[in-house]
Amino acid sequence: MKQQELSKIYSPKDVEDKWYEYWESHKLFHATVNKDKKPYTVVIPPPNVTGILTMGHVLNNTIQDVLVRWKRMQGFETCWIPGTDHAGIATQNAVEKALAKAGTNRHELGREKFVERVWEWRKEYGGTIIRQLRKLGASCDWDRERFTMDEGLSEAVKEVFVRMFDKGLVYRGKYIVNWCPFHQTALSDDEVDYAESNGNLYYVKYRIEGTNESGIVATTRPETILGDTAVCVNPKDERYKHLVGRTAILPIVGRRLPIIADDYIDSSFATGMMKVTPAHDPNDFLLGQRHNLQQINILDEQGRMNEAVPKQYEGLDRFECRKRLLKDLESQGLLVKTEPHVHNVGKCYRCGTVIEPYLSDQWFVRMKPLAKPALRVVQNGTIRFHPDRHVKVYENWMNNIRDWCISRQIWWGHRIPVYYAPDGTYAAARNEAEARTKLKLPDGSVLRQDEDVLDTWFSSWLWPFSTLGWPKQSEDLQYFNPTDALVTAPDIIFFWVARMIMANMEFLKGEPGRSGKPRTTDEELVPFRDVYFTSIIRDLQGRKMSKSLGNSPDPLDVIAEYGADALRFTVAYLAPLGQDVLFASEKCEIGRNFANKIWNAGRFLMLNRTEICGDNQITLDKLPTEHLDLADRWILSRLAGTIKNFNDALSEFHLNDASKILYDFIWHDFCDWYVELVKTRFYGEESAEVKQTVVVRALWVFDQALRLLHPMMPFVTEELWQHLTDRKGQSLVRAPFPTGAHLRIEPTTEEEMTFVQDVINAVRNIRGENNIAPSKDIHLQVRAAGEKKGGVFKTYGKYLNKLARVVAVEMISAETKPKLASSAVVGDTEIFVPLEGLIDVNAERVRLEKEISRISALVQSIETKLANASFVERAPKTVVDKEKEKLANFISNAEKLKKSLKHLE
RNA sequence: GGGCUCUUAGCUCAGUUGGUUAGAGCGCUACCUUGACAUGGUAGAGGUCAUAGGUUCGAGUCCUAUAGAGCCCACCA
Repeated sequence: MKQQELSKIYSPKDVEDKWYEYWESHKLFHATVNKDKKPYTVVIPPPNVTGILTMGHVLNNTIQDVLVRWKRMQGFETCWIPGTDHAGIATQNAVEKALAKAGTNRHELGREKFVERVWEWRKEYGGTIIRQLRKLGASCDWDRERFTMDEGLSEAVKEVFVRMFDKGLVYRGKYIVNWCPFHQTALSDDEVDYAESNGNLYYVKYRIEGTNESGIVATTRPETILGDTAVCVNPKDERYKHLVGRTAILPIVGRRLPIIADDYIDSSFATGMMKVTPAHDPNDFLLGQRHNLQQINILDEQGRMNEAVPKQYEGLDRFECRKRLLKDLESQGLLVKTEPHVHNVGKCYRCGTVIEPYLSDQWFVRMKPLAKPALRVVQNGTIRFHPDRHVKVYENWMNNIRDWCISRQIWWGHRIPVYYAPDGTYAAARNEAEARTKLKLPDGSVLRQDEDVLDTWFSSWLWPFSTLGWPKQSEDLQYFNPTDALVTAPDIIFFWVARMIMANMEFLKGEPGRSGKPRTTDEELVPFRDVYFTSIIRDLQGRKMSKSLGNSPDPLDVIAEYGADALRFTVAYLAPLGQDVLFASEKCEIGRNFANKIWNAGRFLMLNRTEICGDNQITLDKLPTEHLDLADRWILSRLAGTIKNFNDALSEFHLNDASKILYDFIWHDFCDWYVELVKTRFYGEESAEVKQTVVVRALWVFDQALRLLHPMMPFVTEELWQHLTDRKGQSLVRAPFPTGAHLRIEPTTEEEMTFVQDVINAVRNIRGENNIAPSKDIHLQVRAAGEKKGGVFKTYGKYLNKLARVVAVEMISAETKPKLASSAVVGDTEIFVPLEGLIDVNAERVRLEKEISRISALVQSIETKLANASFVERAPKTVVDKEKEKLANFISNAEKLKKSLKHLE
């Protein structure tokens, strides 16, 4: 308990880094298997290794840290595993950009060198975000930091791929994928951005063989005509029934196209006749499969027309070809009309190039078998979503799940562990030797590994167990998995959350669980129990935070200006479960001011501690229960309620409620009332012994408040907590969280205190409304309804003195006429502030009239209600009784006020 | 096109299963530097809870429709 001057204004800069270093160097965040304790595990949603901290991360990681610190203080063996994602395309892009600047490119370097370069890049620039998380105060177990390209995680990826391949859950197939001609890779559906675009709908005439008729089809992408292999109509369409089974002739090319019928066709769209291009449109592809149509690929990997098209178009860029083809169609009179058409065009989320549906060889995961159990555990509540409305979205997706295209034509990532023999046969294997065995090839024979790498999510979906050492068996894996809470953004519910559920359930089947026995039940197999979907952070105009809009404050700047605690608290305070948050850095004033308030409350208590106790050591181990007065009993009751409400709110993941509960308790109950009332004793006539008890008790309550607040505001609470008394090397990080075990919520105490507060408020109101200077002493006349109420004024007159500057209280009987006064009614007690030149009689009359009319309106509304026979009959008796009681009170109060008004004359 | 969410004070938002006089922060007005804090204190003004119906003794809360804002999924030639 070193005595030092604390500055009037809390300065986060001076304490935050200091404490973070202390916590980290003392390994306070480190978790180890401890069978005597219950584990509480959280895996971080691994941010892109290229990433820097955004407000989204701040929200996400603040929530995780609040939960983790709370559980840690509650005595759980708490493990928060941090790490980063190798982010295939994003990272490769970053490095390619750097190469371009240096005047070279990856093709010049070659694959091996390029990948080396990426590793170098990662060493130098990657993981910034991980360092930034420390600034925020995140209590991750840094000894467990992982990267999705780590050796261990790569093992997991290979193991999973090989197992799935051998089980038939991974297959290779031709498929329509979203192809980015710029990156020359397939993109998952989620990597394509769709935007409305003004295009044209072109109507083209196809001659029908053996008739004089022709059909007209409409298309937005005329160049795909060159890949048409059928024409399709709806079987119910009377206009075209006679054509089904005949043959159309493809313009320009002259290919013979069967005319087929399928329900997929919407007769009301355009002409109701559609051209079918199985190799270049996903729907046509499916149609093609149903009708056994030929697939003709007309593009190369860069989006140019290939050798499958007539010579004059070969080698043209797809858009160039479109122009030429339209011209040619027009000159042959086959372009019937062109009309403007707004449609959605998909673009590469990285480079903005228009994606091309493209037929290519890709690897896929069969999702249906994996989806079944994953759907079940969410429906049966083994995994709970917060807010739970996401369950519906999840169900819908899982019920309509499609196979997952996992191959990517880039170099940075986990290379697909498939090996090809010279004869083209192939097998998935953990290494070449295994591949040779599987392919029955001699040792040392030449193998070719698949060129593609896996989708980034193929490593992310293993995160809850790959980070714990799987496929190796370990105590860590047994103990820390299943994890507890997952905190993530709702937009990755499908590509991450759902897949983690599938992976954990599939690959941990039979692995030893917490009991040591093989896992079989849903409870043992899920990757986590609760999923918290965070809000989306927007700017004050409601726009998404984005780099291009420049509306995203840099969290580090915000921390520098307001402090990490302020940012954390503000974000928690503003983020209701499941709603978007409008944020601007000025909002952090809420948190900054709060931190400052707490700081000064602490300063005040410590000043008095020194004043009262001198240099004597005090201990806060135990609540002193001697010399309790109303304020003491009240604050302890309020503390008990606060602990309960806070724990309840956090258990439900209502961080905004939890933060408000603490804000109200600390600012309003503790600072506004308790600290003020405790002054009557610090500065009063009490003995030194009593004062000592009182100050220690106040410090004890404050200590409890700091513990409660620590998960939200770790830095300022630790700093203050250390100052309160000698902690002997202990940190608040692992101090027990308040349980309220020896505290009780006492309704009568709270009622009594509320009465005192109401009286003080009423006097203050009279002061305010009548412009009575705060320095002016007030004499009060009180007409109390009962002796008990009257007693309060005697016992706690000092409260009135301190908080409303009431220097004298005179009790008067019902018969006694009060002096000419400004009056108010509190409950059933009347208080009078004699005028004596203080008060403007007219102003007082207005004030009373206003109050009387307000209460009369209430009286009226209740009378109407009670006059309604069906209300009295059908409403519960308690409700009716309550209304009656209210009515009696209002009437009595109105009477009293009316009397006072009359008295003014 | 399918699904979901939101609309409460000038601004940003709370408001649990329908039942006190609808709350908070910021902003605004007035007063106050009173022995922690002006990043403070005290008081005050400000709301027919988007609109229209309905259920109910009773609706900010439940149902339907409408208007506006937004999100997710699909991506129709």
